[in-house]
Amino acid sequence: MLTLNYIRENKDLVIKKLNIKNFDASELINRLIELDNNRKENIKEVELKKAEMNSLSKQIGLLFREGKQAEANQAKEKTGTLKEEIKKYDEQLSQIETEINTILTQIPNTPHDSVPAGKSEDDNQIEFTSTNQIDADSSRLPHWELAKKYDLIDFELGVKIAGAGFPVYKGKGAKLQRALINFFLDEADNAGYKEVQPPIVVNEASGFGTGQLPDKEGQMYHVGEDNLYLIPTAEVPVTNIFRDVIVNAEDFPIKTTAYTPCFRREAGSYGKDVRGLNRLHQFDKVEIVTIEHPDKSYQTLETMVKHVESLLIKLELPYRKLRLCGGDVSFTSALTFDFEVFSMAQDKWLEVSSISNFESYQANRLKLRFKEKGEKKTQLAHTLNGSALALPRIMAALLENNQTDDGIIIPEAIRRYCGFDIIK
RNA sequence: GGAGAAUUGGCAGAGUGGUCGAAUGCGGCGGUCUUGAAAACCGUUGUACCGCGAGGUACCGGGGGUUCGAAUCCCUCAUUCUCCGCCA
Repeated sequence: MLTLNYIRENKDLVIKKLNIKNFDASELINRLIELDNNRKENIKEVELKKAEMNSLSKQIGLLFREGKQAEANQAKEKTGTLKEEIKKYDEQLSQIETEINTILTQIPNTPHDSVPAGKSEDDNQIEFTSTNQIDADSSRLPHWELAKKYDLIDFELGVKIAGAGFPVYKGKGAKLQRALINFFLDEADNAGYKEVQPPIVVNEASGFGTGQLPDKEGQMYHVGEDNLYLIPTAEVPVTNIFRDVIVNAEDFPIKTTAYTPCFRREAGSYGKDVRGLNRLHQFDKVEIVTIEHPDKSYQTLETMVKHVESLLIKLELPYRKLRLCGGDVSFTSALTFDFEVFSMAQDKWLEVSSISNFESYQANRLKLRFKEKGEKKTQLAHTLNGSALALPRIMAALLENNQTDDGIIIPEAIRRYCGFDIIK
């Protein structure tokens, strides 16, 4: 979330910026400032009374030790009303603070200046389209037919075991998955990201830290018995490694990568673009996360984008890069680039990566701070993450685009990972 | 799952009702000494909030309670360790 101080000091700017996200914050912010004024007043009052109480208690202690029972008991009587007043103020204060926090979590991150206005994904800016794009070709089979033809993925079997959106990968299909995961992890490792294997369930505090809770509660699978959530992305456990941490500025950038399965309920998205691998409840993804100094985060976003782009180039897939518009950039993000690959059989662009700079929005929730060398004061760090990459749609595009009369050709870059160069 | 013990500052560890935001040691930072380094010695060393400032308030695993006063007593939850059970 944004910090209260930042909102106070930049009220008009925040409102103006949030307009780009089609969010009208003026009412919330006015209420927020009013509440904050109350809060400060309240604090002044209670703390004064608490100071009084503390010194009174100290005196009572002294009197007792000196054996002046009568005086001590007299002083005790004074504390009664003071105590009640403190209790009253404390209750008010916690009420005010609860409301402040509720409002703060309802205000999205402000978009970066370069985010174009727009209502939906149709208004995203196409920044780059690779030259190897091949036109739609209706003679090609979509991946769900190829999956059946070569026995690579069994969607019905997944329905039997778990339900729709939980496919079973088989034979070379499974091997291809494993190859892609290893390829992506090795590439991330080579780019300096430290590999971790985090839990794939998280507690409430973690869900809140990265912004999935409270707003996206319905999108996550919830294990009620133990109050845990299945992760929708490795971003959640990986970024939460740094919750309540104060790092040294010299340690930036802190680069982490992880492969995890991801679980999404995708409530409400049935019926549209859900065929085959296009939208699943469980899928695999390699994620990259960077914790960075505020002065360098946009530079770092650029290098993360370049990293993802290099993967698509190595996989020889036609792709394009989009700068998300205000209507499509997520609640917590300041600037997001998407990568899409072209599916020739489906004649459609498929989103395979999303790379975002959250600036200090997540860091504030996480209490992720850093200290400049020699400085005493802490500041909020910036967090960034990106998919590098999500597997299913990559798989779909590889199968569809590389089909030939002889079989499906495996791109050079991953042959050594899967041990075969064609699927027949 | 059962029984017992524990949870204190970056780490180790003292503190069982007042003078405790907390001894001491280690580590970190600054300095003296040294050609330089080490050693030794001296100083310093948590976070957040309120306040122009002086200063004040809160935090000893989380939450609640008792008390004029809680790191210290009580309740509750969580976590860790030991033993037993189960087990990849």
